[in-house]
Amino acid sequence: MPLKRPAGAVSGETVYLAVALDVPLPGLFDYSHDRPVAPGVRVRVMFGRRAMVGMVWAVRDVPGVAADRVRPIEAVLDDLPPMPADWLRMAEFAAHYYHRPLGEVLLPVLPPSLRKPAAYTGARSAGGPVCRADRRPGASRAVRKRAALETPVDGDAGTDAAEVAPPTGNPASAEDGPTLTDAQVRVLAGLRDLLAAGSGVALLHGVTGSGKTELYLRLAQDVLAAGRQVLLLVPEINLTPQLEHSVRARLGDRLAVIHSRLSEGDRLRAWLRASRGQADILLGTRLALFTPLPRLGLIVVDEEHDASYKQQDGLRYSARDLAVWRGHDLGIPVVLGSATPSLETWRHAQEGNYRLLSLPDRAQAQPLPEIRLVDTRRARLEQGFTPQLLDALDARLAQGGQSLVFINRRGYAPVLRCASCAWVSQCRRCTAHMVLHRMGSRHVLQCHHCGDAMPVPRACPDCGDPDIQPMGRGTQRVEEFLAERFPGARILRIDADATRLKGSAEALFARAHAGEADILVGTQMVSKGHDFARLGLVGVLNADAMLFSQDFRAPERLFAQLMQVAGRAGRRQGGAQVIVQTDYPEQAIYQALLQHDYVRFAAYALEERRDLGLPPFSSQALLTAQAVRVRDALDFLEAARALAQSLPESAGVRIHDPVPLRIVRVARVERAQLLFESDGRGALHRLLRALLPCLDEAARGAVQHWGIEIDPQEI
DNA sequence: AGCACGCCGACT
DNA sequence: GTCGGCGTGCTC
Repeated sequence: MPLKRPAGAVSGETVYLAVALDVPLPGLFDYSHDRPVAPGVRVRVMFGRRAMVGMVWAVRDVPGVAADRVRPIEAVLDDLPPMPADWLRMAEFAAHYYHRPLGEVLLPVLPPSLRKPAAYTGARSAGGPVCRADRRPGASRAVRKRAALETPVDGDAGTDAAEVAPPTGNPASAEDGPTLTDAQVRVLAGLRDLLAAGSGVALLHGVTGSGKTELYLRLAQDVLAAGRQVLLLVPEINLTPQLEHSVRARLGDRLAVIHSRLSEGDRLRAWLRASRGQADILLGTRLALFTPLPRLGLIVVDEEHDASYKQQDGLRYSARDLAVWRGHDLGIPVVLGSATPSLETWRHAQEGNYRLLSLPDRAQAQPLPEIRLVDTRRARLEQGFTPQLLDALDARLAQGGQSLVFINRRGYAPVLRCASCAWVSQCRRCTAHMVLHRMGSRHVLQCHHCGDAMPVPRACPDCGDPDIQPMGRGTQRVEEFLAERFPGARILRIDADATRLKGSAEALFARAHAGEADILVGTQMVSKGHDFARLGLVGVLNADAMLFSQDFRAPERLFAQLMQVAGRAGRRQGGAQVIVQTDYPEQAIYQALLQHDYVRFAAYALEERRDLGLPPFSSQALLTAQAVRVRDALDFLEAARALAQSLPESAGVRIHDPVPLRIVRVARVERAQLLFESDGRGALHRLLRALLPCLDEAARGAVQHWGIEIDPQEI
């Protein structure tokens, strides 16, 4: 559709627009146009044979390539004002820091309807909606229903004048909410100092139940009262219903929520309300960080240690690290909250780069649960349960309390094995076992890595022996055993399988909260965010599985996970108990857990990291390669290593040996990696800057794919 | 990453 | 005789 140019616009002079496109090619692409277009404006261009949405990055007088290769812009998408300068700066930083082309940052972080060529309505210049999804309330039943709950979208949304709507009405008074404890009052004063100072990072360290959320809300009220916006990041979406409810109740309706499971239309509407300044609070997962917020005054990153802040595909960014960058860039405060901060963050606090604010106790004076380590080497186990844990479950049942059995392994049994030969349920496409799952009354084998599934063989495929046995146990087998062992008890399993259907997670959690279960069986998804009123006992099975992982971060993750799951117990009443079954009770990590002592754990873990020169005492980058045969991936990495060592920039960078991944083959693709490490950030990035452009050449041939991951979280 | 073009096997 | 396999090459 041809665009009407505003009357009086200068035209006729050919200019060249450097456009960022979401393609894995370095650099920008020049297109011609008859007048300059501001950076941050979306355009539709032909790229090869396809139409794409790109974003103007710069205007040039002369094209960077031969003039006969330059094509004209198809259309300037004028449905939105240019992306703001601070947003462009953050994207530029992310592209540079993570060594990816600009277009791979600028476009994927937009709501999907803003990056599809077909979604542009072309109607804004006539005062119409942005895209098809940007309709007024009343346009659809869903929107009408929502309109009853939310502030309606401003009728003038299409005009620039309304882009940065000032706040209307008064946010709830800062005196609302429960009375604060002395510790909360002290910490709130510290947070307000930070706010008054204008910028800086605070680490809010407080155990589960110590009232961090209440302090976020108080601080947000201050920021809102000053006419600024608040960005509140949370790790995962099953946390947000509860938090969304309390934020809405305390801070009012000018709230927008953004996460990846929203429909396209809802996500666009939330994004538009936040970026137009019509929402004062944006609550969301990592991708919400990339929402333009014209009056942003505070960023809060809740559970800052959580691994889901790191994107694991595409641009592998850390939303927590970028949040700190954005806060610094804007000169606004950032609050990181956690009961078990990442060691990176903890070190910043120790060094005084971040202000450390601690809430040592639970807010409502319940004591922390008593933690017991039960030595499984000396116990007679019944289906993986020690007598001590079974007795404790019995006792809780007798009192009418709720218990949680935590086992971080879903399915019925992790592997099936033949009793008379060496056959095991190996996946055809991966170097991993297929996991036995119960589906209703039947069982199936399922690969957790590639998703392949097959029926359970009636007899061993190799030797024909019908005696094939499930080995080990997952949540389903535990659930089955508990149902036999405690016939009167109501048992509820909560894991990724039980919550697969949309909305079923909410339903299951609602039943657990309503006390409709005596024993919950769950994976880590129950350990986050939920506050079960009657939960008095937590039993942890199979914690040791994480203890001896190759990954140097495994102890940190295990400790955080155990602290988190232990924190589920006794949030509303005392006398709670946690039983951790382990073969290694003497391990330092368990000893620190006994005391609920994060500080001790962190001191010990940091000392070890310092001795070994590991993060946060060094910076890392991981070069990954995929090929049909792992040999080819390793050869490529070896070539990359030789190339790197030949560069002068390799000075001060430790380059490890290329190694196959622990699970070398997934879906018939074999993977290997090469670790780069240096004491300072600068040297590492300088080497990568010189090395990466040469690697496409080295990868020609058998390597299917290669990539670089900065600050890898799993090695 | 797409999406072409480009040369060799089993099908209407 | 073509439909189609995915090898390699290009995209401002």
